[in-house]
Amino acid sequence: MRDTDSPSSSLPADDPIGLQSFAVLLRRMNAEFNRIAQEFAHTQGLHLTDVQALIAVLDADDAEETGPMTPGRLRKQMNLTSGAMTACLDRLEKTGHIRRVRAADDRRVVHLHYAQAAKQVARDYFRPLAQSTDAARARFSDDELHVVVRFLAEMNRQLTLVRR
Amino acid sequence: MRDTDSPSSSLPADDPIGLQSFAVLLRRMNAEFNRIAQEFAHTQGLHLTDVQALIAVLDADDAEETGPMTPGRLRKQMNLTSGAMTACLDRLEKTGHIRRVRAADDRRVVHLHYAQAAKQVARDYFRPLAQSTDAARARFSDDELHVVVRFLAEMNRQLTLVRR
DNA sequence: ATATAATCTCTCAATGATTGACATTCTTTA
DNA sequence: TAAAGAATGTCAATCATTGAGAGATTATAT
Repeated sequence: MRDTDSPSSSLPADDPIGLQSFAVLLRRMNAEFNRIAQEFAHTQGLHLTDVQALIAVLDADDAEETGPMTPGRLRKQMNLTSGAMTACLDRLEKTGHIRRVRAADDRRVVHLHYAQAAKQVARDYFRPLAQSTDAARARFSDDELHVVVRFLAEMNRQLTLVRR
Repeated sequence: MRDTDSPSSSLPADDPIGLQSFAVLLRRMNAEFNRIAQEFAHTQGLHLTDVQALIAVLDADDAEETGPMTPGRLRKQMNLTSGAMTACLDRLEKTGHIRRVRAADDRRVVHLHYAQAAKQVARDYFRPLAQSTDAARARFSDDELHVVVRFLAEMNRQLTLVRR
């Protein structure tokens, strides 16, 4: 039935912790997140791009270090051209998810803020994720959860170093 | 400077483990993964969709339980229409990443296999991720890593339940 | 057997997001 | 004050995606 491909025996013999497991588990989780984001975008009549941009605006608004998001910063962060960025922000603004505010100190730049509508939107979007997270959390002790948080933080630190 | 939005103080006072941390950390990791995938797709002259499809084909080819991927299954998994799926597979086949093989037992279905070129492609794609994972792993004991694996597996289990 | 329904993949015109070069507005530097 | 630089926006062309349907194959019922 299955034509014999080169037998890519994916699991080496000595793999107590699951060397492969990490990549597989992380990739699968990533795919699930993307699926949920995709579905949410669809129900809201938005695109995945729009939702990702919206989240970035939200996160930047929360993180005081960076200041509010700007089209230029978002453009670089999302690897979009200026035309696409403008169109994306137009959609988000037209649907009332974000506001564009000219900066007072440098009138070239535009500050992006999430509107009230976006708050509910984000809540809805993250509800299933939050529920899943809670359900998963419930099965671990505090000490174990501390380990997981440490690991996630460390992963993120490492991943941001992979900017070529 | 920052016009005072409703002060969404994101961190409740009592948050020993980081109730928020989980969502933030997971979202950020997701964004990093997507960025790497996006960049890789760009260097290969592919689209993010194509890369995601390629990975799905690869994973299915490894996981003997399900059998090789088919356009229909991939279509559902990726929430694409048939037209988009065909176009995506056309691109992947034309660039030599996958092969389409008519199934012998049911000649309506097509089996998708990754070509040799895709192997190298996948290796390149996952190299930085693997390196990051290894670097992160190195800072944890075996017991701790077991906890993380358990958590990731549990998260995936919970997330797949969020199929509405 | 034979027709009918169901399944799987693909085609194609229409839609619409993205690209890439350029324009516009504003700031900084010489 | 002029010129260079920076941030955002405009617009025609490009190309992925949609959505309805066709074609080919298998399953079901009469």
